[in-house]
Amino acid sequence: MDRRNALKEFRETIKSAGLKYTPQREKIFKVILSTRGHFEIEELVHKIRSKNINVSRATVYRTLEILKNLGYVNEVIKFKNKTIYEVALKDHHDHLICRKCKKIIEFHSDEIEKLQSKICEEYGFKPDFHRLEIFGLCKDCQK
Amino acid sequence: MDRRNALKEFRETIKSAGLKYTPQREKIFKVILSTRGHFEIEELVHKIRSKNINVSRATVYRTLEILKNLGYVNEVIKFKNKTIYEVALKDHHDHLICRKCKKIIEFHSDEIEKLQSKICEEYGFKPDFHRLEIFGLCKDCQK
DNA sequence: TTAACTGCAAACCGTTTGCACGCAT
DNA sequence: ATGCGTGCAAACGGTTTGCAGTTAA
Repeated sequence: MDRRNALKEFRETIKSAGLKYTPQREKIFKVILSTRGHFEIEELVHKIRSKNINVSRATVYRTLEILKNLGYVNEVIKFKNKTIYEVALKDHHDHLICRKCKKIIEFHSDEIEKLQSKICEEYGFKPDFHRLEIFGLCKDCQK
Repeated sequence: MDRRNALKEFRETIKSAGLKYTPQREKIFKVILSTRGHFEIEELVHKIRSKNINVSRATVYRTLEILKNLGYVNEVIKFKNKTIYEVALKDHHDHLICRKCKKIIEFHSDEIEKLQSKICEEYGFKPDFHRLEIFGLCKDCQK
């Protein structure tokens, strides 16, 4: 999906959720769209500030909550008491997290996904999201 | 491993890590041993208080950090900005987390573990811990 | 003896919230 | 017009930390 369509679709979604489409929400969404990979809220706030866009920290927090509920972003992990998010436009994937350099490597395994579905079935559990994090040392940091 | 041996082993481990074996650490460890499943630090503090044992909150935090590093407990998840731990004496397992009733169901899949090892190998990643959380609705909460 | 540990209270810091004003609808 | 959204600043709450006194080794 290209940027223009993503924006349009976002606008529709926001409105059909009974929410208002405000300049702030658009600005935040745009900045997130231009983000590759993972981000923290504070990072987002700075990025927005550096573009001379004025959106308060509180609004960023509130908007991220909405974006999460609408499925535009995922909470990846809480690390050092900070929440790390990711754009949810890409296909689902999981994470290898290096304890030393803090790098987050993405991977995907259909086989694992299938096994998870099987397990949920066994427990009569209806999943809506999952996350698999493997902690350790990445290739570079083992040296 | 029974309680007595666990305690003795804990004492050894603490000492061989160059740390002191203090009454506070022993008390905290005992309370954790008597805990089934998951717990939060605040819960731990209250549990300790109710036994007329005097250990400060700060010491509980500091000790939990040590226990985590020694592998006695795992950080399961940060939920609502609170850290939830679990005793790590049991075999490794993963979690189904119900969004509604907050119940945490444990499961284990050798197949998934194997696939994870395979993936780590592919990336030259050296894992030391992982966690897989599946969020959704448990059997009871789907009604 | 002395370096590690503890308790206390204050500091920290990410996040949430109350309120008055503003603006999308 | 009206009620949702915003900015501000204060409050919150889990966690961390500096320090003076205590204790295991």
